Amino acid sequence: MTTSKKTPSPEQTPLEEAYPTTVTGLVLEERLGYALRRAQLKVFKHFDEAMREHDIRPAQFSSLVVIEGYPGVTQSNLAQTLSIDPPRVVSLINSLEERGLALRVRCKRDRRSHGIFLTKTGEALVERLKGLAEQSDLDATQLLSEIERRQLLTLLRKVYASEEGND
Amino acid sequence: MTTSKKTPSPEQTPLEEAYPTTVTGLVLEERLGYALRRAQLKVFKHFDEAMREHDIRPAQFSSLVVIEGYPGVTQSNLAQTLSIDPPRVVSLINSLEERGLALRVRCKRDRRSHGIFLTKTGEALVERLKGLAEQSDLDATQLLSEIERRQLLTLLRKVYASEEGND
DNA sequence: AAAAAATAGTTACCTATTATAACTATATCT
DNA sequence: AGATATAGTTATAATAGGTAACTATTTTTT
Repeated sequence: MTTSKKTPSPEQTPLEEAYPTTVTGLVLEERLGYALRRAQLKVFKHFDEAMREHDIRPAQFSSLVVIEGYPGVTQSNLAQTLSIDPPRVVSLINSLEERGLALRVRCKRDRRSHGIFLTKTGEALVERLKGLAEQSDLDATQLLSEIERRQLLTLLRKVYASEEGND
Repeated sequence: MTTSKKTPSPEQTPLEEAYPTTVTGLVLEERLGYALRRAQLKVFKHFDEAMREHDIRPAQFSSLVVIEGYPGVTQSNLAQTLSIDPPRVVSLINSLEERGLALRVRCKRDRRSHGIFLTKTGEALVERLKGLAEQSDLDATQLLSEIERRQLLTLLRKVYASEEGND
């Protein structure tokens, strides 16, 4: 507080002996956010690989699955459910519609909103994709026992369950 | 296979009764990648909030912590350790250097590489940030007991431990 | 020792993701 | 009817992240 302005610690040893090329995270490994990000990176990489053949992105997959479970779901429903904002839903559904996987049906009762439905092609594809996704999860978590995998899932859900600050 | 070309399922009920504004993910909730993403979103949101005052991004925090643990670490070390690519490290260290938190010291033995060190300001800040990050993790996982939090961390590490495909 | 190959860091560029603001059309409220 | 709210859309911008090509150095090969 009293001495220097930028305090550049000039007496540092300029790297006499080098560290091994990969060092461990130390304190970092204790950080939940870091662990989550790393784990997600890995799981998503496997997912991408599994979906590459069908050129499906994670958000597209999620949308397809929700639409399958709730035929006629509206775009605002989707936005809420997936915690993404409306403009994102637009381009998402556009991409699905262009590929003939889903379609918008203007709602009779409230002509502002669109119900979204899967086409037959979409239905067939999502069935296939769910299998691939399942397998991709298993691949990505080889080191986990079935019990651990379930534990992990339960804990993760518990983390994001309370979306208090999800404004 | 025999009838239509795009199969737009025209006989669908155009959303007679609407779904509640937020529907549950169903199958989606069973997907590890989805749960990971949602949990990460929440944890990162808390982190952002905690760091806002200091205007520190997750990657900057991670870098600071690693540099603190390994003074004189090189940029390639960092890239390896954090699984990010070299150009990203450049801008990361630039931002830290511009703010007087870290500095590059050209290595005497191999003048191609830079050892990275924290300034006194950087050291002071990272100490403060670690406390904030710790608290932010706790806030983000209120619903978890201390045991569950440790379990979660262990499981996550186990997931990303084997970075076979991290080419 | 000179030439070739490899390495650390940098720069320039390009793409995908995600957020923000403003607009339209319908619907609801008073 | 007029004001207000809502569903969806468009346009736009900020950002993360990733690739390719370049410079400076070091190491390897001959």
